[in-house]
Amino acid sequence: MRESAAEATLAAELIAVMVAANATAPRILTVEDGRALPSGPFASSHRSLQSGLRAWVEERTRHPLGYVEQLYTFADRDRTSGGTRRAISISYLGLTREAPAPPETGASWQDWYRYFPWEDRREGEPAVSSSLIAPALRAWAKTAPAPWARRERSERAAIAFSLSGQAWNEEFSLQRYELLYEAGLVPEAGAAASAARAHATSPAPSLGTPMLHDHRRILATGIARLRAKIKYRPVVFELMPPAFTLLELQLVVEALAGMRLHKQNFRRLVARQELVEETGAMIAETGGRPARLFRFRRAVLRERAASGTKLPLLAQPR
Amino acid sequence: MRESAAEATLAAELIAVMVAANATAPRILTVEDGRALPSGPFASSHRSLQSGLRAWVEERTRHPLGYVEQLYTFADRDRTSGGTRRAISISYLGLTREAPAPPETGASWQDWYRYFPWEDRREGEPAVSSSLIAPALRAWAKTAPAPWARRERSERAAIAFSLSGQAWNEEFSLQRYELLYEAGLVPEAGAAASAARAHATSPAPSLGTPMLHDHRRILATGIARLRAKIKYRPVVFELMPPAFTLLELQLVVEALAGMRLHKQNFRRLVARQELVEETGAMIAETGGRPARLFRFRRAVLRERAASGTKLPLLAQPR
DNA sequence: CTCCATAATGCTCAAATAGAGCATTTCCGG
DNA sequence: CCGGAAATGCTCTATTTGAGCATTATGGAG
Repeated sequence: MRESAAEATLAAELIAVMVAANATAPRILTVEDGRALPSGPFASSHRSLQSGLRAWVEERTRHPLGYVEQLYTFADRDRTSGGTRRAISISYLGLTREAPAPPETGASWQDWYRYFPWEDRREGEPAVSSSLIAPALRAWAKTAPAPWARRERSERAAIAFSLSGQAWNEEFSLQRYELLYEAGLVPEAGAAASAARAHATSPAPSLGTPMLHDHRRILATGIARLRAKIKYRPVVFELMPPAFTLLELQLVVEALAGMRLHKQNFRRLVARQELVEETGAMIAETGGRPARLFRFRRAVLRERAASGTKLPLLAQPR
Repeated sequence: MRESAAEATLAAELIAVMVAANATAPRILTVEDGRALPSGPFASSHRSLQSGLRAWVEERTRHPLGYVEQLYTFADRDRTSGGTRRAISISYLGLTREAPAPPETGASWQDWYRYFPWEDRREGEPAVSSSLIAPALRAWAKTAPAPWARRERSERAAIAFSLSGQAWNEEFSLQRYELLYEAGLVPEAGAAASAARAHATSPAPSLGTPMLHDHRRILATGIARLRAKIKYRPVVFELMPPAFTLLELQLVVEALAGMRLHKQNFRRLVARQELVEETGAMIAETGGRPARLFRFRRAVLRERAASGTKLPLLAQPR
């Protein structure tokens, strides 16, 4: 079954979604004045994909990146806008702490909600969502030619954006972006947009800052992955300073998830899982009662190799 | 930050981990007499990676593949054994039902535990694990030069193979294979093996059937992904016939997980999530009381877009 | 024809978790 | 000394798990 025919020859690039976070917002490393994600060629000198990525990100940001995982590989034909050769992009998600980007590199850290304003629900549903997106998607659903397509569109829109009273699911960031793309509501859609908006009366509203190529889609993929991951792996700590208060930790998680959490229950969760230990120090600049400082208990990375099982296991082999 | 230097040119191949299952064992589609996973070049005629994969798998197996998802992209330099050019392999996980493989294609379905005998714990710990693997890994840990390396090795081995009383985690199939590879206990390790076993007195024991290149590693990746996925997405049903009994469903899940499940609790789980509905028919050839036949409720794919939240959400924005 | 092994199904009970909130404590800035 | 803002401690109830017992149906063996 293996083809011995000549294999296609193409270019491969590595592309990084580097995430940092502070109490206010998650931040991502960008280039080109915030319009692109950092990317570089996959050179043959690299031992592996991941080491290739580490090499050039660290070279450019002079900043060790802690946690790195492969995100997704993209290769749709219409990815490159008029490029000569087909390219494969292998994307990675990396977690670090924000350090000033060396200005000569053209790199800068940006609030990720700048690109996805509808993803931030910490203060409730943002205006852009209720006033622009919801009506635009409903209109888009109506313009489908076939009845089943209309139903399919409105159903997808309802699920992704909780249009019919469903609970908001913060992990659907990719589906939401793809829906806006299909509906021609983001400028990246380009040609597709005109077709999708054929029946629309108004021009495309501005939904967040666009990016070059499909970088915003890749970023949405990274957001979805990270939002899912923080729930079952202690990766948030890669984004935290060595010592932090529980409120600081909660604020970072809230920033990533784009949702508010119940303070006492959040603390109980962290405590029960023994994710942190006290440093012994306190910090007073909290605006209220001084808070204890904690550090991540690195040991859990070894101990709790075990993830949460959901299968009703049988204790004894029957 | 974007490099404008010439990008590396390389070949890309698609490689499939096609999984089916019966009540006894999960099965995977292989070529080359069971020694390789089906793979093919990523041709420029393909619209996207996924459509390229679908195209040639369906062409060869004449079999529609239902669920397909991207697995991982491999590109380590020492992947290809002496190949001329560097290759990138983009692997996919696909779920189907087993259909006789057209013999002219050289394809065949194989029990996946043939390649990973230590992964099947349905009848308790298999002999190969306790009698071969455990002692070999302990010995390997001892041969590390530095004390910290010895501790690191034995700790990793203990977690992956539950050597110190930890609960077995079926999702660690990849880590287990990688450990055996590092320890030179699988023939694929090749050159690395001799170094790792420098101090061993006996030759490498035979641990499962080997595969060409790094295909067994890719298969282990697929197993890990599938074992994790069945816990939070209703993907098992892609492997089931149109109608099935609850025991059949359970046996397939057990085959995939390599572990026994508690029957009543498994049924309760399926019932509570409303994953299935009765067909109305019964089947008598069960060896006991006749069983009801069920079918998958496809509607859940839309309804239950919501996955399980673990974050202690706050109902009202404060 | 009865007994039995094998499953399918129904139910129960206790322990562990998750969801919501109330109550106190402690420090800061008037 | 007082009010505001957080940090912390606890409580209470509703679910969800983990383990098992009990009952019901069939086919086959004696």
